[in-house]
Amino acid sequence: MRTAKTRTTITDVATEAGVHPSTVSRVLNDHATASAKWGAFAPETRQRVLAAADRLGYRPSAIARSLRLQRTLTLGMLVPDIRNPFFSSIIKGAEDAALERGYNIILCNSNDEPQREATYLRVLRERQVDGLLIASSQMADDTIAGLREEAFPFVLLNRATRSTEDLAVVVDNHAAAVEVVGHLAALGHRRVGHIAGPQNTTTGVDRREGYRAGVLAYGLDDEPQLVIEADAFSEEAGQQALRIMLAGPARPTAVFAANDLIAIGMLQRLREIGAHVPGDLSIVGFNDIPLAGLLEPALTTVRVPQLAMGVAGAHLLIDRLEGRPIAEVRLTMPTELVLRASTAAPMTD
Amino acid sequence: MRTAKTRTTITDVATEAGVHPSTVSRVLNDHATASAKWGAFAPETRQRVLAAADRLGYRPSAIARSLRLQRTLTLGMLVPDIRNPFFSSIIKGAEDAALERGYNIILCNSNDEPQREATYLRVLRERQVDGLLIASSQMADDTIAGLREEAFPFVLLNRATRSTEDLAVVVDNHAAAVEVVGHLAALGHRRVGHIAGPQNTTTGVDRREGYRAGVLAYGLDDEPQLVIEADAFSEEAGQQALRIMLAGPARPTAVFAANDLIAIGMLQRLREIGAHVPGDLSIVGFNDIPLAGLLEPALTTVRVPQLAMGVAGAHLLIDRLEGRPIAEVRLTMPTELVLRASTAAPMTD
DNA sequence: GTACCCTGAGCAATCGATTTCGGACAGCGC
DNA sequence: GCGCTGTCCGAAATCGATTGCTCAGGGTAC
Repeated sequence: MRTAKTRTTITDVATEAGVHPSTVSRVLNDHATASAKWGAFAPETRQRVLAAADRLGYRPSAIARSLRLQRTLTLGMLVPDIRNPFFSSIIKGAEDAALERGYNIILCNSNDEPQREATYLRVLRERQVDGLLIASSQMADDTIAGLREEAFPFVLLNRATRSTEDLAVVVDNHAAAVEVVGHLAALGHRRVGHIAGPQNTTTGVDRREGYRAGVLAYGLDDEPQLVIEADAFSEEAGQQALRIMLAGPARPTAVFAANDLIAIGMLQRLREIGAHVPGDLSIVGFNDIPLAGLLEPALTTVRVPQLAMGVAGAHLLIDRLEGRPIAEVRLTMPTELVLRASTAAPMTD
Repeated sequence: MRTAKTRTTITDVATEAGVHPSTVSRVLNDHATASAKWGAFAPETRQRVLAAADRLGYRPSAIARSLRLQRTLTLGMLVPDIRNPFFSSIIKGAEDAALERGYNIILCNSNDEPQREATYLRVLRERQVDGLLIASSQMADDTIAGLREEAFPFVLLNRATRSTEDLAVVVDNHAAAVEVVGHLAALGHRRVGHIAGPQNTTTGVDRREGYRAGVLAYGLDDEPQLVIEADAFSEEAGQQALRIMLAGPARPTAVFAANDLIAIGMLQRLREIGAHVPGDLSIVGFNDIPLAGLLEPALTTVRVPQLAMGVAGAHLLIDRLEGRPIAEVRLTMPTELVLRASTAAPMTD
């Protein structure tokens, strides 16, 4: 019967309890009386309302509340590729933190297509999400500038912009890349290559610049052909880039890949052509995605605290939304070079 | 100035165009006039409204619309673990299909915790998502029965219930498991073990039963100790289960793992103890997650069309929501045994 | 020339919850 | 007994869009 057509509303509860809807709202939200500073409700009324709500199985409508309060307790999250384990982990971290603070996440997979990103941005704003978590590395800077100008709350994950007022959670890509090169140099490598990430991403650029700084700092061979730019942060792009590098005159004894997926693509390609890692070529990745240690050989890589980045990003955004003080606008998470089996001293020929 | 405090509403547009809000609504939704069956609007009015909307940068409020229409164009998606690449792929497929049809997805990671599942279920219904995509294999059957009784639309992904009226997208786990055992039998194995998935999941049960059916069908050794139940569909659980199996008297020459993560955990463990795959032990997984072919050795496994399952699930649910005819209540997707390097004939000792 | 029809568009109710304002009534002091 | 303070709760506006009903006016048919 009550399972009829329409949901049970606050008015139904009010009728059932014999009070006014506004009273129900106040009781359920544990509000003080309007006039009193902090007067509790008449216990008897309170009980009646609670009992009625319970009896009717009342569930408030988040939509109606959102309309009235002009906030949805929803965050939009833009990622380039949910299948990349790196982003899966960030999402999980963000989702955990959001749930804990009462927010939900609408997931948006942009596939790095600007068109699709634009669509999502429009949809998310029509839905009035309270804020945005942006892990999409390719998103144009002026799109972000647009958000900033409108004062639409957002946090950047694993990327940053020139603007130092933007909230962001990042790692020091430059320093980590230098450290990678230092490790390879210490092993005795002098010809260290780099499969760079797309140079329209900040991570791609920062890591390449870090690589270059390392090469100069350690006095390694510094030749343009030692750097190849991959089309994407993916296995296929890694395979393809390595193919190009090996076809050229570079002849590196070690290669620093801009991320783990690129490194995995390289491993794959090297296996195909019968080359041995690290014997013929040492390989270093970036991110330390969950399976990096399970590969053969286990991948030496830079560990990025993925879950923690997601958690920190969500908290940062929600702090902003709720007007809490924000200690640091740009959070830099620590990285750590994880030495595994894909790097070794170069063979002396 | 118009960037003021409140968003621009349909009333603003109406004022700007010198018409009534209802007219704006009708024009923007391309509605026919109320009385006419299909009369177009006065072109001039139409233009005025469109121009005004454009000039003001009007964006409709999805919330207000949802409240009025009692539909949110939002789907809730429950997955046990977004970091499992299997689910990442399903999510991506679902998300793609949903976007295409105008829906968004609220992602919910249950971690297989019933508590958390319950919380999500409550929140999602308060938010009045139009329907649910449930890929959470552990969700209790009576929770699902509850949804069914309330006629809350949902689709099960990669699991099913006894009820044949529930919408579901599945694979034939039983048949695939038989095929796996057949493959191993054909290679000459007679002692084939099984690391079963949790037996409170339908996939775990179906695969175990299929394994048993295969063992009987091919006349292989049929001993209880050849089957160990893993605590979860995870690497850790796989490691742990294998440890138990190897400590016992089972001595299999091949093991069928209930999914790829379990198989990966086994590979990891075997590497630790210096055993060779497939020389010492052949291993077969299930799902064919993206990295399965990149492991060393590349994993023989059952390919489940993950993206396609997500896509099909979303379409099925939306068809239901929009009242379209549904051809098959339970969609069974095809599987394929992918032979790679982790299986070979047993060594003759 | 009148009655009727049809088209284009306004009016107002509605979706469900929140919140400001203010009213009713009880208790207390003088 | 009157007025004052204070407690508890009701009335009504509001958030923004949709839609059934209604109405005005022009055209048409007889």
